[in-house]
Amino acid sequence: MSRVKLTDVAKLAGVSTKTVSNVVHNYQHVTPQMRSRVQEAIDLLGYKPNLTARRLVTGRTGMIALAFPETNHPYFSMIAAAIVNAAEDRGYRVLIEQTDSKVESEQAVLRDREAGLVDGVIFQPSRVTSLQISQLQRDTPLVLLGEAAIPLTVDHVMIDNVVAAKVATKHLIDLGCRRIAFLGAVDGDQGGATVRRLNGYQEALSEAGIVEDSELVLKVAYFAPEDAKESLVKAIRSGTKIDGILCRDDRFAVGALQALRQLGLESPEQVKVVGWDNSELSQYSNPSLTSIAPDMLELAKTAIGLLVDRIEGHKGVGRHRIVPFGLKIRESTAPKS
Amino acid sequence: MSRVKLTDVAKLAGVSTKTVSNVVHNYQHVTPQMRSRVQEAIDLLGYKPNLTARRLVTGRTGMIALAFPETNHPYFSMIAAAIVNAAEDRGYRVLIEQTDSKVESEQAVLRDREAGLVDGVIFQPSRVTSLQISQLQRDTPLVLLGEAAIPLTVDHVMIDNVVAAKVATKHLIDLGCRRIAFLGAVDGDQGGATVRRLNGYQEALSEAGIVEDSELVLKVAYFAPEDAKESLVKAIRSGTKIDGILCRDDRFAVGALQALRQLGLESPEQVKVVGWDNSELSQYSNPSLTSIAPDMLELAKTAIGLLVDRIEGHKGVGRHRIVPFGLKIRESTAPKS
DNA sequence: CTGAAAGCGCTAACAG
DNA sequence: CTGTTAGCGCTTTCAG
Repeated sequence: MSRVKLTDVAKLAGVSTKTVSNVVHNYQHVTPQMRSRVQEAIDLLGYKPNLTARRLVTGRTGMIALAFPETNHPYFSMIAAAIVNAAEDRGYRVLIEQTDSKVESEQAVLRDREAGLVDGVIFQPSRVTSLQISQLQRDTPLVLLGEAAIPLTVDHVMIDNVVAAKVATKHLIDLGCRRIAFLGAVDGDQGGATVRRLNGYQEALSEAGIVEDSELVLKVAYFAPEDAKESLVKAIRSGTKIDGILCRDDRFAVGALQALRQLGLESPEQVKVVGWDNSELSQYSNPSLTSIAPDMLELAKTAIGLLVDRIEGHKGVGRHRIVPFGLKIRESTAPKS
Repeated sequence: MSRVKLTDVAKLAGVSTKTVSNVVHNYQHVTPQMRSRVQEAIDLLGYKPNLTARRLVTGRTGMIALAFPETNHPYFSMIAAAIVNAAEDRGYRVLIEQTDSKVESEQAVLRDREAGLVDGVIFQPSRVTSLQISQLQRDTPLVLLGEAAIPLTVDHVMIDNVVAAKVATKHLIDLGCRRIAFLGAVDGDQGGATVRRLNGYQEALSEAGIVEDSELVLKVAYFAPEDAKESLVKAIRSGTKIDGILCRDDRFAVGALQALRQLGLESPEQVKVVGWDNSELSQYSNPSLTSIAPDMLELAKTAIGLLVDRIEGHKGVGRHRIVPFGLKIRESTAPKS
């Protein structure tokens, strides 16, 4: 906490606080000699403005909160990095909030836990429903990420999961796969992401004239690679034939790779695998993983853009933005070189 | 920004602001009927205290900044998660600051860029030197992480890198390795971490009576897996025999694994590999990686503890804390099961 | 146990 | 172009 304040500088320079404020804020209409005199006093005293006081009067904090399930997750740490950068470009700083996917924490984010702390919130829900979100009235601007809940009334940014899943599935089909598994549906995950990806998967199959087999839609106990691995091992052991796998995310894909290894199956030769998120995990696994790659930069820029609009007073209905994605092809669907 | 303020509540409840403040803060000496009357008004109006105003008068923000090179890095995202949790336990929230390992950004963190914004700063330097840190006088409490710079005057938390490197190296020696490489020394990295790890590696070798071979200390261009891979490939191609590798971090270890694969060498059979950080990368690689596992919980708890001490007024010389680590043994140094 | 009043440090009308 | 002054919303002595 800086001890020296605006009035101290004003006193030393023999001017009013307004003048000091003017030079601190780089206002144009200040005579050069005045400016340099004041600047001298500032440097001499080592004056630093008290941000809190400034905020109280301006009403702006210059901070936004980023709330998501967990920091230590390949996808979310990618998001965090991108958002922090995008926010910086717009002159904002980022407060990180972990919800641990707990309903109470998510609701705390939604109701204005941050009131007066941040100018706006970017939130990737996981448990809370669209209804709950739209019912809670809040005065801090909010932008939603992901596909778990998409209330029409709130600004929202995501990639088109159905299309992405179709692209990924089609990639497997084009490579000759005919027994493509979806890994996987998580118990109690009513979030929209998995469902959308599953839909895309099914659409791609049906468009290719491949008949669906419900055995190929694997259930997974929870979001850990171990669970995915277990599920896949069980399926294959029980006789389900699989030559391609579309995974819900890279963690599941890594679990799939482990399962294949344990079963003595080669990837990509015997089973081709596609992950999702294009996280470090997919880049550095063995084999490296083909993965759906959301355009994180665009995602972050768009989200921050929408939020800043709102902060600056934009009113109106929820805006919904789709950002592009790519399919990053790696060893798990390509012959080894 | 909440529109309704303390005075509104006071007016509605027909009491003074002090009384409202008392119930908001759960002070003991308030008659139950008073309390419930005020609470009613609060609920009715949907009053939420303005944090900024509170701060201005208390001088405390309830926030700490966590500054480190990059959010999207397996080790730092682990740290972030741990710190966020530890901070929460002590009633603080965390502002994330990315320095991108740039000297200017690091210096900005050091001089009180955050003055009045946060109560304290936890900082993992990478470029800035001990001297620079101790020279800059600052009034916001600071706790340093890592081994890059360790000025005696500042609180500091780390694991004992020399000992950890010795343990890891000894593990390889015990497994029968005699040609153990260190991967690697990064150009222009005057940070202490690598040097300390290298020292521990050398000590372990010498204690085991293994004569050092400078060819085995590999240079790496930068901190990416690709660079580590390239370095290792080159070394082995040029005829250097290697049967074990101690890697500076998990990213390098992943690069090592890629190199071995490219060269047709099996791990752990032909070359055993030890990583560092125990990040997700080591857990899910193939083979999974034995890795030095710093006790992140303890690290975070200790750092937050020291910082909170300072915030609460602790004066005195820099305190230096060593937190424990383990060696998590995985496939890369164990026979496959 | 509760009320009145004095600021926290800064900004921004409004005058001059 | 610069000075005066009234708050931003809250906490907190100090009386009552």
